[in-house]
Amino acid sequence: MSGLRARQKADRHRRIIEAAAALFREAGYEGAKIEAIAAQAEVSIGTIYNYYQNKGDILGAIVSMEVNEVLNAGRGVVANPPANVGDALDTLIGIYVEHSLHYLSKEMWRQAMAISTQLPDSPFGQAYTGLDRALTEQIRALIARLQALGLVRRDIDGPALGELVFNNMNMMFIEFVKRDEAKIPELRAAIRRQNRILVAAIGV
Amino acid sequence: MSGLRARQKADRHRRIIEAAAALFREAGYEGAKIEAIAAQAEVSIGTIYNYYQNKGDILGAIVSMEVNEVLNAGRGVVANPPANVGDALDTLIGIYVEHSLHYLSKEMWRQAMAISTQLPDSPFGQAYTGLDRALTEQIRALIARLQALGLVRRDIDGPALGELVFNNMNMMFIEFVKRDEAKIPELRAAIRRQNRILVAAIGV
DNA sequence: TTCTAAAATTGAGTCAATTCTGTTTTTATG
DNA sequence: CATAAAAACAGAATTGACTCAATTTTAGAA
Repeated sequence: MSGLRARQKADRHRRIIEAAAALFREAGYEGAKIEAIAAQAEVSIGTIYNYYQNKGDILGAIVSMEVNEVLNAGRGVVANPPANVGDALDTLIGIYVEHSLHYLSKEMWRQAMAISTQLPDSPFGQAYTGLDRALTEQIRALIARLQALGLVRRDIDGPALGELVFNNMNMMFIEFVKRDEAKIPELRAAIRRQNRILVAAIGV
Repeated sequence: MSGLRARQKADRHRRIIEAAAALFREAGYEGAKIEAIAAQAEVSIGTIYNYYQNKGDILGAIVSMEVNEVLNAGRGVVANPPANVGDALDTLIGIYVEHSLHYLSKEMWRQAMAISTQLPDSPFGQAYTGLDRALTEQIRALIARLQALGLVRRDIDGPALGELVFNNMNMMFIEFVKRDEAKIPELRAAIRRQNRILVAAIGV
């Protein structure tokens, strides 16, 4: 009762994702034809659509893995933040940003973001919203931690601040992936400059 | 020498936009087939593609009109802002948000935003980035005005603050259009709550 | 008015995502 | 170990955005 069907299913999922990831990387999202992904994964076109509702969902599965890694890496910072509000935010955001292009190219990010706003109710659209929320929650957790440590004023509206910080960072990241020539250090510097206003306001 | 060719051109542009706007409204963006737009505008498919590079650019032309109206409406607030930082921001943002669904449905906004991140170098992608920048500049202008009026501390980094306010608002707006059931008053209240943190920090 | 080059229009054809329907494989049951 | 129902698979057919070569229209010179 080991479930032959379940095993085959997991295997096919993996093969499809691996084939798609390789082809997205080589040929870009648009350039990676479903037919080619199917061939490389050794399944038929129909099977791909049995596993994923549409091409975007395949990319979605890859993006989710990436963001979950980022969330994991962020936990360390929340547990043990630098003893300075500006550095704490910068460190967490640094992890997000630096990790972001590990597996995903800017083009893949653009596609993923586009799909998530175009089809917010598709499986990936909902997953993406969930990931954004998780990132927001992590920033909120960091702020709560800093408040507990006495580094941020207790009367600050932590949840709203967390959302503000996330929204600004996310928008900056969107603009960043839209411009191929934009560089990570400049992105980080720009976000730091914006956060400086907040840091000055909320520090004890 | 009134330019027959130029007149016909303008007329066809108008007919295409009107047909598209009507069909987008009736059938949604995806539901509005190019063939149907062409038929309603009484031109051929090829002609549409002579005027616009792709379907997204047609939507882009409509979005641009809408945002330009919003920018115009915003000028009054910048010229004559309420004598209170929180109200000033809220009034300007209120204009943006309240106008936003006049001509464009949430679905159209979703498509427009998706296209602008998917194809940042297409005519519409670049135009959309320009519109975002114009909105950012208007918020910056308001902040500069408030600084000149002595309502905002002079030592505040105005440009960075303007970008922060815009980015947060824009991200909130994106989430707003992604959820059909989200309501404008709640959106405005959430943004006000976030801005309250800033207002407290920057007021004289 | 007539003619020619440039500009614009046309719609049949191409391409790739997605759907659909018949077939095969797996599972569970007697 | 048959066997029927359920699940998964395959790939041909459909669909709709976009292209392109042929045709038509316009501008303006002779």
